[in-house]
Amino acid sequence: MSTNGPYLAEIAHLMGDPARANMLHALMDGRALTAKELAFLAGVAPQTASGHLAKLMQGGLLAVALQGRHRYYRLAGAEVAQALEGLMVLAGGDTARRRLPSRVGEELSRARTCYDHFAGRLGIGIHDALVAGGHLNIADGGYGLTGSGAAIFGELGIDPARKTGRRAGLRPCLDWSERRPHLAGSLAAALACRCFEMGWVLRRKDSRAVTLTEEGRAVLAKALPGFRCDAPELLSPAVPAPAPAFA
Amino acid sequence: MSTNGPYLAEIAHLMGDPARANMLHALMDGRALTAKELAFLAGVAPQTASGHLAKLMQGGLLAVALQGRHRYYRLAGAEVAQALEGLMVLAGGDTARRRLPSRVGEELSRARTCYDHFAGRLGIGIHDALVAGGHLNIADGGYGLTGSGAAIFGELGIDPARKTGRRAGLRPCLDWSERRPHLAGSLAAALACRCFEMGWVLRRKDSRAVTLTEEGRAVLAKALPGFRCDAPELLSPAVPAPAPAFA
DNA sequence: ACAACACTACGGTCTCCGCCGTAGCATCAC
DNA sequence: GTGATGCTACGGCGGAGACCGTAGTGTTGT
Repeated sequence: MSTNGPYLAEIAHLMGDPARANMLHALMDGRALTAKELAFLAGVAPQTASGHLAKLMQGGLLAVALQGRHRYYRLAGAEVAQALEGLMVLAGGDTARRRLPSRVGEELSRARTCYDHFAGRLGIGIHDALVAGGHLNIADGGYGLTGSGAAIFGELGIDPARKTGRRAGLRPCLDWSERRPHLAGSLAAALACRCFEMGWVLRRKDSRAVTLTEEGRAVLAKALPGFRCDAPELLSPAVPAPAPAFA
Repeated sequence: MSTNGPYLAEIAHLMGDPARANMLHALMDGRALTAKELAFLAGVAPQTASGHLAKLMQGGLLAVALQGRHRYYRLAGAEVAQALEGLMVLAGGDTARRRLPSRVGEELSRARTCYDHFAGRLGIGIHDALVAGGHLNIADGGYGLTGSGAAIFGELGIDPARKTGRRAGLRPCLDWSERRPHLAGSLAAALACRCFEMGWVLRRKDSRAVTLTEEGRAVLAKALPGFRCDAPELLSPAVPAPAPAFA
């Protein structure tokens, strides 16, 4: 018997209830939601959701921010999101085998957020372009930026030296839909944040799926020479033109 | 509602039972065990274990090899091991916070197998030495070997060009005990296999913990200049020759 | 102060499922 | 053949826990 066989079961048990899994899944985009919203998304009454949230808190999977009469729940950290992604690699494999790709599935595979950074073919495209251009090297505990890589981040308006806390600036994260790595870490989060801020990428309502705008394509193509911005699999059918707003 | 919220819960539910979690945990060293052995390790009767194993099979987490009247169960693939490691990062964090380091925990943190490759401080030491020496670069979907890196693997008796299947030759894998990456992938598996074959590393009975022998230290120190083979945290109290003991 | 709202605490019901008993099927030893 | 062994199938027991109704606490707004 080893140290944490039982603990493994505890954590997995917390994630193994459909209602709780729906809640965690809904929080994987890194946003914080209220107990009522999570109850609705999980399809249970608020009382039931309250109990689930208390259990998830005690298990260390969630963090809460009190704000007036609302309680905003969010994932406790990137490790939680990464553990969930690891499970989704398995769950997604099953899905691919026995399900036809649905429309929402296709949108998620194209571009989505993964906790606080980009995933899907968008995230992989960025990763691959940086790799192909020689802008990344291997640093202590993750990826590092070469001089040219730092220049690219600077051009996009991100300070490449900024690292929040002990977290690695850049590291690979296995993508559950494509089974290839995309970029995670504080710099990847900063890139995503910047893209939302500048309107290069738009959030989708009620989904982790996101949309790359025309402007975003232009900016990324300019900054990242190898980025295959014209690849049809990155073009959204919904927001092609100069963006007619869309909440 | 997205594609695989429910599937996530199915997989997590399978891992969330103590008996099943113990079984999966016991299989994380990549070996195949019989139903009876797994029943003993999980602490349940063979009939109960049989039911659990059937469920894990149906969930795609296990594979089985029939051999005479024995059925050898093993993890279905490296993705399963990686998902379990992801959960152990969370479970291990809790352990570290509320438990004193036990003797078996210390042994596992020092050196162990993770499915088919080395983890713990041994695995991290190998990773860091290769990184520091500039023997790794970033390749499509994982790490690649530079010329000097390929020479090192060749010197150790491993064909660096060999890649089994579509699996990446080398990729980072987050270590649950140290929270830093070690090397996974088919080349990392080949390295571990070679080390066992040549007696550079010894398997521990009834545990994923392993021991670096004196000869292994010498070989790795010669092949990997930056490898901190003298670091006290890698010396085992059991096998070292001069050995001032420690524990 | 009063009502509306977000959330939590407690209690009862009911379903699920982990557990092992016995029994049955295959393989190995002799 | 006979018996022993490894494993699985089925059935009944029992406990854990998911669910919601009711009730209570704290906050916001008028």
